[in-house]
Amino acid sequence: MKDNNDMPGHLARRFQQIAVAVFLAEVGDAGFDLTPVQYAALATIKANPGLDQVTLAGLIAYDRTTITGVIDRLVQKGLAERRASSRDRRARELEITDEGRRTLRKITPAVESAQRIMLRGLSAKEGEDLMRLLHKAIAAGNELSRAPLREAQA
Amino acid sequence: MKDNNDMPGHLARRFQQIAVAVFLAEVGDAGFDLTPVQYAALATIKANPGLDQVTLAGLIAYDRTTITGVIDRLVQKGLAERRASSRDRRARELEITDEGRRTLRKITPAVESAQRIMLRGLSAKEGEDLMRLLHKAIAAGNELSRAPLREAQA
DNA sequence: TACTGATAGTCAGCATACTGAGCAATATCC
DNA sequence: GGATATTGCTCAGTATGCTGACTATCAGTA
Repeated sequence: MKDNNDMPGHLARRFQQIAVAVFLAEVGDAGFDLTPVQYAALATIKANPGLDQVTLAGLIAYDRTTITGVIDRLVQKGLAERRASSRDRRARELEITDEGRRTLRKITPAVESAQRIMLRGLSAKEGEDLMRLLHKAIAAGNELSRAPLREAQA
Repeated sequence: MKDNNDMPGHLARRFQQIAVAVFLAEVGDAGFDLTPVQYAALATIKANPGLDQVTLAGLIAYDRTTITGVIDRLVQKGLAERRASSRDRRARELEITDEGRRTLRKITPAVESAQRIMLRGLSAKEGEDLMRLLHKAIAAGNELSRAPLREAQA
C-alpha cells in the first residue's frame, strides 16, 4: 500500500507546516509578532498603496473571506489602515502606516533567514529546482482553488 | 524587492492550498465527505490497529491537540472507534470500523486521482523530482515544527 | 430610468493548526 | 514507598482557510 508520506498532498502539508513554524520562530526571535500570512499581506499593501481588499487577496492568493480577518489584525496592530474608497463606495482602500513600514524593514532579515532555514537540507541548486517545480505545479493548478492568484488590474 | 511569489514559504502555502482543494473536489465528486487530514488519519489507523493517539499523531505529523478533533469527527461519522486502553488507562486505542474500511476502499481512486491532478503541470520525472526534494527538505526540517514525524515504537 | 447581473465586503459556521494550561495516570529515582 | 518527572489526552484561545449566504453598490442594458 502507498504510504501517506509518499503522497504529494501529504508532503505539501508537511512542508507548509515546517515553513510556518520556521517563520514564526525566526520572526518571534527578532521580537515581532507577525504571521506569514500577515507579512505577505503587509508587504503587498506597501508595494501597491491604496489597493482594495479583493485585489490584495488576488495578488497573494487568499480567499476574500480570509483577508477580512487578516486586515482586521494588521489594523488592530497599527500596521495598516482601511479607508473607504472615493471611487467605489463598496471598496476599502488599504494603506501601510509608518509603523508598518518600520516593522517590515526590521523583520526583513528574519524573514530571509526563515526562507533559508526551510531549505537548509537542500543544496543551492536543489533549492532552486524545488522552487521552480513548485512554481510550475502551482501555475498549472492555479484555478483549482477558490483563491487563485490574480494579476493586478491595469 | 523580492516578490512574495518567489519565497519558498509562500509557494509551500499555495501548493498546499491547491492540494487540499483538489482532494476535496475529487473525493466530493466521488460522493464522500472526508478531508485530507481525516483520510490520512483513517488510513493510518487501518494500517496500525489499536494504536494510541500520540502514536497516530507522530506517524502523520499532526499536533496532539489537532488529532483530538480529527478523531472526534471520524468517530462521529462512524468510521473509527476510540476505546480505553487496557495497558495504560491514560491512552485511547483507535480502531477502524467496517464502515471506515468500506469508505477507504471506495475513495481510493478519488484520492489517487487527486494526487495526479496536483502534479498535472509536471512531467513524470518532474513530479518525482518534486517529491524527492520535498522529502529531503522536510526530513531536514522535521524537528522544527511542534508536530514532527515519529516512527512507531517497536 | 428601471431591471438585471456582477462585484466588494462581511458574517456564521466548520475544519485544521498551534500555544499554553491542566488533569489523570504512569515511570523513574531516591 | 514516596516524591518527582514524564506522558496521554483534553480544553480554551487564536489564526488561517474554506462554504455559503447576505447587504450594499456598481455596471450594463432594455
